[in-house]
Amino acid sequence: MKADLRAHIEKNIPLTDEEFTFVISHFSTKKFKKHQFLIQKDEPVPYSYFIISGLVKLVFTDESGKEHIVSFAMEDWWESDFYAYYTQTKSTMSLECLEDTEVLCCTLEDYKKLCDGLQKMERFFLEKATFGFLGSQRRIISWLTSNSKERYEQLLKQYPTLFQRVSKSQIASYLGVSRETLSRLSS
Amino acid sequence: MKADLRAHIEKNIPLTDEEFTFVISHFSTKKFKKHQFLIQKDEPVPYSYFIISGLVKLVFTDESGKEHIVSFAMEDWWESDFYAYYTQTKSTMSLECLEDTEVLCCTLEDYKKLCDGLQKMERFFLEKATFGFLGSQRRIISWLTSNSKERYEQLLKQYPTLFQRVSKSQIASYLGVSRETLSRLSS
DNA sequence: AATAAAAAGTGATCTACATCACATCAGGAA
DNA sequence: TTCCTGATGTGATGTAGATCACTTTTTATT
Repeated sequence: MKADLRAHIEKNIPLTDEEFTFVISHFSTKKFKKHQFLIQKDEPVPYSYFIISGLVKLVFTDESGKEHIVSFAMEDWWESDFYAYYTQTKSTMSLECLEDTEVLCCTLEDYKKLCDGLQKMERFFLEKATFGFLGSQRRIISWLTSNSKERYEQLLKQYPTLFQRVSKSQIASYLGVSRETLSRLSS
Repeated sequence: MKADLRAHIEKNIPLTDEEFTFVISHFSTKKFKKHQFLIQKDEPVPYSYFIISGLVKLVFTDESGKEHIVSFAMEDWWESDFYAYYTQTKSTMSLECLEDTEVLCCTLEDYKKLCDGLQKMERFFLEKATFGFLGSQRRIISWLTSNSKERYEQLLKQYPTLFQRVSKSQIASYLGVSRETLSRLSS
């Protein structure tokens, strides 16, 4: 379980045992059941999360109360309301488990200590942030260039396993399409 | 002009003269006229660009030949086809001047040397990447939650000066709306 | 100043998708 | 088993926004 984080980091950057001991000392472990919240809207965001197992959704709720799924995150992903986390403000979104989920938690203070104490980790986070940005940009391009059916097919191709783990309503919410339209698309 | 870069970095992280001399040695200067291309689709992407003055658009052209503006970038911004840049592959987009533009250019090799040679710069790029990601996420949320008119008003509020510098067709392309619809919205 | 070219506005029509309403089906709890 | 809740499918209808066609205005170019 802590080994998962090591394997994850070492996909990019090799670490010595000593370095990894330093890294892991900045994380705590938490477990959540399906339907529990890691982050609640309007509450502070004490942690960013590395997901060891399970699946969560980051949700923005608009004024009318409608939920919009900003992202899903599963094993081997990082998630949080990063804006609220970095700026230490209250969350504008919620982060909720769609499955029982185990995470490693990192406070902003520990995040900074990690970056200061081990340049490799700063490099690692830079790569994560860069490719996170590129993933979002890709999604924007998908919006600009494609209709609902095409976006659905792109998502299916990119994350086929997601479709066995979340309901179609959730997929619809992520794609920005009504669940009825999605139902008609996939038939 | 090189001082612009220093001021830009020092908004986040102070530098000594010596450090800045090191930083600036990794950049070259280029000037482009309106309508010239910094990056052409299907060509390699040798540089990322820091914009000293002027305005550029990052454009994705779909199969039907329709142009979609992925982003605008003006003074004090960084821009490139970052995916192609980091992976050293051919560009899928083009980067074109909407005004006469002056930039500082950084190769991937120099970018890496900068990060290796001065931890402050790695920190700086990490902050840029993080807030770039957050900006994209914000735009996705805007798509998920708002109609054309609302997205138009949000953009107007966020970047009022942009509207004096680019045509409404360009704004429409960025918002993912037809120029006719945009014209009707703003009246 | 004359001409060309790009930008912007506007009507008419079409269509992708939302919304509403209801039926069906599967899984969990008493 | 029975009841309940959430997920899914599907028809009928409404609407935001696309597309097409044309005009007017603004901006460049000679």
